[in-house]
Amino acid sequence: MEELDLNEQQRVRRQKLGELQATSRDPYVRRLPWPRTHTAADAIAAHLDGRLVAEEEVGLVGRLMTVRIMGKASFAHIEDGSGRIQIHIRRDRIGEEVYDNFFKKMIDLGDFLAVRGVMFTTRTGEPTCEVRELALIGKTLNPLPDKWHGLRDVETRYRQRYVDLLANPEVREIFVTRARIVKAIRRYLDDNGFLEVETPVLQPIYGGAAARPFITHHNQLDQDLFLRISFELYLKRLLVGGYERVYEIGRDFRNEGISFKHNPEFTQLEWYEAYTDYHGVMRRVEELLVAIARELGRGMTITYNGHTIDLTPPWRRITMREAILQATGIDYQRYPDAASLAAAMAAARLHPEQTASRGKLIDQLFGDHVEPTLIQPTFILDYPVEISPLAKKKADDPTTVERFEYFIGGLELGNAFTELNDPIDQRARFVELREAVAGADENSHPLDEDFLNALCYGMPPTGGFGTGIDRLTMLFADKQSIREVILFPHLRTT
RNA sequence: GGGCGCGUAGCUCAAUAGGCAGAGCAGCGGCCUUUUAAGCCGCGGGUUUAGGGUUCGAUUCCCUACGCGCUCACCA
Repeated sequence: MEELDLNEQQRVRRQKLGELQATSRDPYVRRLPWPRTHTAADAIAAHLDGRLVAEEEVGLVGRLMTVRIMGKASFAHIEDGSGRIQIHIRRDRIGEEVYDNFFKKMIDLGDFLAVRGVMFTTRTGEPTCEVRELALIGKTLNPLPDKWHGLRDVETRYRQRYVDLLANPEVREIFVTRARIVKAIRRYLDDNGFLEVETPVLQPIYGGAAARPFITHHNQLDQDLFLRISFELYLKRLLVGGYERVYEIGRDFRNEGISFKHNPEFTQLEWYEAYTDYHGVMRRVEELLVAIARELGRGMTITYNGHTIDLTPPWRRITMREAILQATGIDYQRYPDAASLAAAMAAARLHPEQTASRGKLIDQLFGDHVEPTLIQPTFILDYPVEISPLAKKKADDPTTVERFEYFIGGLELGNAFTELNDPIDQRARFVELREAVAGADENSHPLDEDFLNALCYGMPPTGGFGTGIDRLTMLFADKQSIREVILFPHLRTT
């Protein structure tokens, strides 16, 4: 079966495996043959600090990554979770039989080894373990990628991320960065009185965003369920319930196109804070990004996509109206409907999309002419009401809501509102939205009556916020594709 | 879904106006006791993504399929 597809190198390794088993050496041991006293990094540090007494043995484990056999002695590097350490293997130390017939013949790059020996420093100054005893603790049957170039093929890197990770240390580093970002977020919110909660991933009605959902089914209940596209409507229920500050970090699922900044499932942070508005949220967002930068030890300056970005608060705040006016000379407030705005855009040779609504046209102006210029951290304030059904209207302008999105490095990172807590207005907005979607089947997306009922019990004045953890990781890891910051990004099955 | 590009040895990459498919690493055999992309000598390894077409001859040109990348569209 599978054996027929093996290449030469795989066959050689399997033959070695068989020979090891034939000589009753277990290639997949149950226990280490001697204790692991140090990680690679600890052994090097202990040696450099003089913490090891003379002839003190260290026990190390790791994957064999390089070998340089020079006759009767060899140098190699083994790698564990802490890094690499060089080992020196002398035939007169470990014995001719072991050196010639085991180490040289049976051990391959990629195998897991246990060694014990004494630390010394080589002529070139590298801390190295002089091996007194060597054992194979895990055999590897596939050859590793090129030791110098690593694994480059993008498709293989994503499909077989385990190979990418073992061959490319800088890829491992991305996911350390990602974990530290999440840790910094939790610490910031926990320290500021936010309660971490978990709300349903499987929802009978989806809402809180515009995306199309994934649909699944509960067999016993014989009920279709949606994978959530947002946490918003559930978290707001919790404010009705009396929690003042809540947050959730979790997975959202959106059945939309895949791109360098979209994966069908992605990790979202949302928080809701009672008794504040979107200005209060802005200050927190600034503080949060500073906290993340501190956790990563970066200072306030980061590099993204060749740009130097200064995270020092306060960030630029500009309304969408003003930003578009500056970029295009068009003040969309002067054009109260889609037709007049489209005419103004056409007059300015800005190619309006013919069938677009006014909100869409504004979005087009913004996306084409403003968004790409938002390199330094910027809050864009005050969005058209028709594309913001969950945000409170401006007191003096019912066509505009108190909403911001924030942008860094040209990336749209997150979204916030002064939350709409007027249940009558909320119902009206949901209805308007549904009517605006031409040809929509009402039954396919009924109003979330329970959410509206919750608002009728009273939600305090609230500022809410959502941001993509994946995109934040792209920013701080300086990666231009979301697939680089998701361990197992979605690909077509082959 | 549309457009453009890419797919060669285990890995990283070459190659041909259409004319025997190559290198480095890795593997195998040999030499080598302070190397670190170790070095030296020798050897093996390919359905050139898959299927079809044109041709005396296709990795190369054409068509189809599959996958990936970029991009557009979609994405309150």
